[in-house]
Order: sequence, then structure tokens, then C-alpha cells
Amino acid sequence: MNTLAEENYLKAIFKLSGKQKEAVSTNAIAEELETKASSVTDMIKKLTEKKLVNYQKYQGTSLTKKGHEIAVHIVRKHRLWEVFLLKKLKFQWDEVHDVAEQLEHIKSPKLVEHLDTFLCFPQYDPHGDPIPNKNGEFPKSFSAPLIDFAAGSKGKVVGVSQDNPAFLQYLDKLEIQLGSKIQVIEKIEFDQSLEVKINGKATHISSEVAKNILIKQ
Amino acid sequence: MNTLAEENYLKAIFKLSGKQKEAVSTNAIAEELETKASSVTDMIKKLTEKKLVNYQKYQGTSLTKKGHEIAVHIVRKHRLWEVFLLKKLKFQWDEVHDVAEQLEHIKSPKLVEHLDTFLCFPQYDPHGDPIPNKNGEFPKSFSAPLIDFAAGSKGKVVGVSQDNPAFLQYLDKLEIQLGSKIQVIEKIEFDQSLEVKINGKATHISSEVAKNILIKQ
DNA sequence: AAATAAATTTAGACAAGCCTAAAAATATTT
DNA sequence: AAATATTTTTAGGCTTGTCTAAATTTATTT
Repeated sequence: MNTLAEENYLKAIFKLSGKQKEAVSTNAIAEELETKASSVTDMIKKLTEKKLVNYQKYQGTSLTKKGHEIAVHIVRKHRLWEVFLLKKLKFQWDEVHDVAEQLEHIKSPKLVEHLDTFLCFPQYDPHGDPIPNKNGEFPKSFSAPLIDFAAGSKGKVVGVSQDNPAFLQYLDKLEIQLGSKIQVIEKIEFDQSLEVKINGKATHISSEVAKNILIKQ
Repeated sequence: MNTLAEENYLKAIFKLSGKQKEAVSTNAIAEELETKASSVTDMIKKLTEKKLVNYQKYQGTSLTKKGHEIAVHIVRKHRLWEVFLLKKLKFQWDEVHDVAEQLEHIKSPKLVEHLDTFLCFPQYDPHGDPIPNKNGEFPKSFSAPLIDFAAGSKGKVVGVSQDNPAFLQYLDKLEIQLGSKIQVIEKIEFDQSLEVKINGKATHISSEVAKNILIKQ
């Protein structure tokens, strides 16, 4: 069984290493967890000992198969709890994260599976992030940041990757909501900004905004 | 904010000190928490520092008003989660305790209150124990162990005060379930055992068993 | 390629929470 | 009331997870 601190490190490495599972730098982990690089080095050594990460001095860290499985399971729990808080307990969009951050560490296999059943096996959480099933498999159709879509592609807004109030208010102004239909008209080379149609209406958004809107085709 | 260990100490002292809030011995706390007396002394000093307990060397420990409030709040959370696990997630009677033991430490005032609302403000948990409201007040009508009832009295089984599997299996054999109607026919002076009627059917149970069945009239 | 800067690791320290063993205080016997 | 037993506390130590400061390695400039 892993400690709370270990779980948080695995989750951070998972988050930082992306789909290709690249090695993650010590400083990046330190920043993600708001701790010091020396603390990270200490913990990475323990995780190496437990065969949860691959680590070579000065060369960064990546998850082993076992470490990856644990991280995905924590992500699963986090996102299921977010759905529970939003759908069942009537939390607001931006209130769920901190509580889910605590709930994700509860240890009870039965609890997760019964919660999943109770929620009718949701595939996405309130932020539009995919929820892995109990075997750690993500739903086939992924959401991705709007900025990653080519000109011409169409999709639906399934979430955001930021819940900064100013950002959410700006989306409101642009009339971008969960479920809005969105089409990429043109990508501006110069500043990576986008011409898009939102629910049929043309508008223009910056790359900063496009990075944080999640789309599912 | 209190640590997990601190919360468990407060809960243990609350449990041991009963309604009259008597001082509790160091050894009793150590036994309750399955730890050593010396560890208890250490922690009690910290809790004294934080004004959560009253403590005089060699004279035992009692909760301050503040400590009592915190303990009651943890009990509230524990029992609400038990109801959630049983009623919503379809856990078995004897599976809820260990998970609730973890969930009770989640810190989010909003979570507790929304959970309470979601569960429609239950007054008793699956073991028949009363659930304090958000002001820390217990419901007026308490359940009591079967053994405390006089010959002739009638009531309903609202819980048990043990969740040892052998005990629960034995109850099953006696056809005693949550909600069973029970009437005390006779109390045997000699060994404190009881003649009872369970759902109309006469049977005989030992004092050991009668101590652990909770009845509400 | 040498010098400088940045990233990472090591060394040593600290708080929390636990432990064992020994000392001190309290309770119980005789 | 003295002797013995029990309870509780103290002293010192260990592990986990953190920190700062210094040393080392890698990356970037000049």
C-alpha cells in the first residue's frame, strides 16, 4: 500500500509525462507539487526502490508499468468523485477539485466500483477529462484542447483545463458553454490564434484560450 | 486544522469518556487506538497545548469544549458516510465501518452539509447510533442495548454495537435483522440471559449478545 | 574549450508520530 | 505502613517527509 505522499508524486509524474510517458525533470515535479527539488530527489529514490518509477541520476523520472497503473487508478478515483460531487451533491463546477483531491486517496476497491455503478459509469468528468475504467482503459474518443484541432474540424466543448474565474467569465462572454458546437475555420500562423464558429456564429479566440478549451469530436 | 492522528485521539477520548465526560486513563486510550501508553502521553501533551483536552499528569484526560465539538463533528461525518455507503452504494452492514473510518477525515464543510441533504437528514446510522446535526446536537430519542430493557418492553432492532463477523452471522441465524420487532419476555437473574420474542417467535439469547443489540422503542 | 549558469543531488537538520526501556508516581496488598 | 504491583511518564531513538545550504553534474555562453 502506498502513502498519500507517494500517490501524489505518482499522480504528478503521470500528469507531467503526457501520453508518450517522457521522462520528467526533478524541477518540474517540484513545481507541480509545490515542494523543493531536494525533497523530490528523496522521494524519487523511494519510488525507485519500490519499482514504481524509472530513475537515473540527473536524467529525469518516468513511471514503470506498476507506477502507471497506480497513477491511472488515482485519476479514475479523482474524476469519479468529481462527477459525484457535481451531479449528486450539487457542487459548483469550480468547487469539486479540492475535495476530490482528498477523496481520491480513500482506499477501498469496493468503494470505487460501487461509486462507478451508482454514477452509471460516466466516461468524462465535469472538466471534460476522460475517466479510465476499472482496467485502466480510457474511453476511445478523447477530448483534446481546441488548439490541437486542424482547420475545418468540428466538435463539441466537453470541458476546460483551467478553472480560473476570469477565464470562465470570458468564456461566458464568448457564449462558449459545455456542449457548444465549435468549428475551426482558420488557424493564424502568426500568433496561433483561431477563427472559429461557435454555435454557427463566427468569432476569434487567442491561442491561450484555445489551449484551455477541451473538444470532443 | 487538525491532523489525522489528532482527530483519532479526540474521537477515542470522546468514545471512552461517555455522556458524563469523565476523565479517561492513558492506558484506555492506548488500548482503544492500539498504540502504546507512551505514545498517548506524547499526543495528549500536544492536544493540551492546542487546548483540545484537559490534562493533569497521572490524572487522566478529558475533552475541552473545543475538543468535544471537533469529536462530535467527526462522529457526525462518520455516521453520515455509513448511511451513504449502505443506502446509496449498497454496501453490506458489516462493510461500512472501515471505509467510513477513512471518509470521516475528509475536510470540507460543504461536503458534509450537502451529503446530509442528499441523504435527507438521517437521524440514525446503520448501527443504530444517533447522528448529531450540524450544531452538534444529537436526536432526542436514543437507542439502547437490548440488555437495558425491562421484561415486557418492546422495540425495534436499530443496530448493533459490534461488527465482528461471527456475531453478525449468529444474529442471522437467530433471524435478527435491522428492523426486527423484539420483545423481552423474561430476564434470567442467574446469567443475565433473556427470553425474547423476535418477530413473534420465542427464543433465548445470552447477555453477551443482548449487550450488543441496539433497540429503539 | 573555458567560464558561467542552471539543474540536480548530497549532507545534515527538523517536526510528527510512533517505539522500547527505564524511572517515577499512584494503587493495591500484605 | 511497608512492600509490591500497576499505571504513567520520561528519555532516547526510529521513520517519513520535509527543509536549507553546499557540492556536483549538466547545459549554455562567450
